[in-house]
Amino acid sequence: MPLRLFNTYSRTLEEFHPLDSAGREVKMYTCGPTVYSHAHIGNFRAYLFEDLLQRHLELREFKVRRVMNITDVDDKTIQGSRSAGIPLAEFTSPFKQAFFEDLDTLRIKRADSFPEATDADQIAAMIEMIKTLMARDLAYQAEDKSVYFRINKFPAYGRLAHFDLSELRSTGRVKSDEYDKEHVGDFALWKAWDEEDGPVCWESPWGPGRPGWHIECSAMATQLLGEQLDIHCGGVDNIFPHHEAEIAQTEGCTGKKFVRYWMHCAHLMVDGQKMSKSVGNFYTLRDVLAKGYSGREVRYALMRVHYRAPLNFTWEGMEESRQALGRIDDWLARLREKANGAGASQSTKQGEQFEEGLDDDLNISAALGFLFETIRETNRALDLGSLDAGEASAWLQWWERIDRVLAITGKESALPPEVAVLAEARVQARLAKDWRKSDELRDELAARGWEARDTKDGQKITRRSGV
RNA sequence: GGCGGGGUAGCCAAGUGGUAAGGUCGGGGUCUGCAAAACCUCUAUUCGCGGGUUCGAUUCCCGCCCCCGCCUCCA
Repeated sequence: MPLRLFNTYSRTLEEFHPLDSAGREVKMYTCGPTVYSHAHIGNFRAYLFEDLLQRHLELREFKVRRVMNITDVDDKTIQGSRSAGIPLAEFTSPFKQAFFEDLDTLRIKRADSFPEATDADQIAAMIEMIKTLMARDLAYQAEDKSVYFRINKFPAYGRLAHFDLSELRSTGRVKSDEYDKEHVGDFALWKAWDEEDGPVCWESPWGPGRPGWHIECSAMATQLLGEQLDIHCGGVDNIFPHHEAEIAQTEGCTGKKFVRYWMHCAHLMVDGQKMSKSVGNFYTLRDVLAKGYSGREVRYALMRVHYRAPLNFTWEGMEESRQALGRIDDWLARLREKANGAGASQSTKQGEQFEEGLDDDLNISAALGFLFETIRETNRALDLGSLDAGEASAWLQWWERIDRVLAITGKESALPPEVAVLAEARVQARLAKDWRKSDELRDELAARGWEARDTKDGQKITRRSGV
């Protein structure tokens, strides 16, 4: 079964074939965070979707080269540094660091590079692109000294979003500078310096200022990945104007098709509304961790719903995820015990349905459905004693393969000494048939996050709801 | 108004022109000193509403309703 992905540009499912079919290299660009505060879990939903995509492509033996930008200069970062009374770089630095920590917590693979908007090389690349656009009459400098893209000169503008330019109307959410522009839809390539920018500015052929947000991605993508990308991702809210602008700028410079597959992820919702900083209805990863959930639990919770469907974030959903992961943990523990180091006795071809689910535009629900069916069936066989060590080993091998995509295996943590003491005391209490003491010790263990189970092979101690 | 996404059991969520995966919660059972885990079992005569096509539609077509998003901050 071929790998099929939904392309926003065509609004259809398309078979995926990278430009470099022989080398199997996939060039992937993903819009990253603006580091003016901590990213919220809605942002991470998008990054998790991209991680799932990258990991699945890699499972299918593609070599992914991925770039994610870090926007460290814009209105909000400047405003933040001003109100904090510190230089821009000093203001954004802790948020950059926190972002990378959060990626690790969520087990999101690092991109090959994370270019920053304020890199001198990147600024230079942006200025070069703007020069080209000016030379081609696709851009102009307005009376306010800023440079704008002239969308009327780019007929394809609006094609990605399926917008009719004459229908564009201002929502009034952004400071209106319409009087300086030829068309309301013209967007800034270079923002002329003004007082509010303080010391933040770069020299350019059009005077001091800073780059517009959209040009940043065009410059970084083409510089680091080339003029044509295989996949470009982001949240649906990036479709317009951001990605539309990227197409216009990049293709305006190169004359080549910029992106072959556009992929967008639906929003994370809270109480039926889009999670967003401006509404204030957001949770950062740290907020969720503070409630006692682990990174992999958040990972699972945000990943288990198809990326194109809106996902409502609830604590109930977090609890469901915790339970589901516990089920997987226990299953793996049983398999490991059964396999006991034996070699795999059968091919893992039996598990192909999982990967085929993902081939279908990352249908994670179908894939997980198959996983849980497999868990039930193998558990039943273990109960009946009809699953041998070699088979258990084969299923473990299968798990290792699919977990390259899921990345949700729990870490096996060693028993802390005081827990081991309690556990041993409980074993003794049970030998003495002192049920009362045994139950007390079970409660004590539970209070420390460890669960005691009595099986026919004796007491088992398991970490509950952990990392 | 334009352009999209979604509406399937308490909650989350797959799916197919032929009669509804899976997760979670809850009830019952096996096991257990009691539990836990695991397994078994029950929980949508029904897939937003109304038409149409069809032997048959949740799935195709038409119309409508509701929710969410985008229409120059936004993942």
